[in-house]
Amino acid sequence: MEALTINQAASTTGWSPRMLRYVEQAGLVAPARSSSGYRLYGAAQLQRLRTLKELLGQFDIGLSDVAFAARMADEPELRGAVRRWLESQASRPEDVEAADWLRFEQDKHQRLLAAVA
Amino acid sequence: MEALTINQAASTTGWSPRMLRYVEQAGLVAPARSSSGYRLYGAAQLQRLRTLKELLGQFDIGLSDVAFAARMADEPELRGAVRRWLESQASRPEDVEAADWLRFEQDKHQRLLAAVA
DNA sequence: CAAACCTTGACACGATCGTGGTAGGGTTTG
DNA sequence: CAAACCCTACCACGATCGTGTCAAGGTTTG
Repeated sequence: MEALTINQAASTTGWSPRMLRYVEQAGLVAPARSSSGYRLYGAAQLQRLRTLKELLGQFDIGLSDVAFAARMADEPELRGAVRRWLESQASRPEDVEAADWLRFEQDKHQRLLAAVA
Repeated sequence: MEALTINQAASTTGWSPRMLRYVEQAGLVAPARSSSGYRLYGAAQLQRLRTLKELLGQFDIGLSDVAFAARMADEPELRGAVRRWLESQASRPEDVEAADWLRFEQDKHQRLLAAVA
């Protein structure tokens, strides 16, 4: 076993089958496929679906928001442009600090070392 | 001089007056106000408006997307939750690297927490 | 093989986004 | 003071988001 079909996944995650397809189309959680095209949700995907639901509810954000964050995550140009715009003379002084978030991955080495340790 | 009214700002930025109010309501570019409530756009705001327009067109994103990025910029909890979700077993290996983007001030953060403890 | 699944594609519908307008009422300025 | 400008508060309208449902057809399984 080890993989659930869409209706089973829906039952255990709280999403509707319809929404699972939508979430996939949004590029957020893509299950494997059986040889005949059936969606097969593994433990990782199920967990991701549950935490996604929690994330959306907890901060009252939408799938499209998370999708945008994901897009920034793998489009450096977009990420950079947005970061630069946000940094550009943020009115409130705290913002100057906060906009620090999108600061790029200069500490990749540290992250790798930490992961090993 | 040094500050334009909404119609003048509209002329020099390409936005409509209506949209300038909307952009303000979205929390993205907030002009100063005269004593009687008139919006007063300074050079900084005008620049920000121009680059914002460029940003939206160049990547085909919406005001709401930038607003969401701004929200992440000053809500550490949200930022952290989103980052954690994106990091959580990203399927493609590149993503593990890319999700590194939100790799921010965790040192600063931890130091603060440590200082409190 | 028939019931119970799965797939994609479409129609639908309320909610929000992006945009324009208009109305009613203050402010600035020639 | 009258024209020209600004304000807020609405109404409208197409586009997209989030969601359900249904149709037509393939797959799995008792």
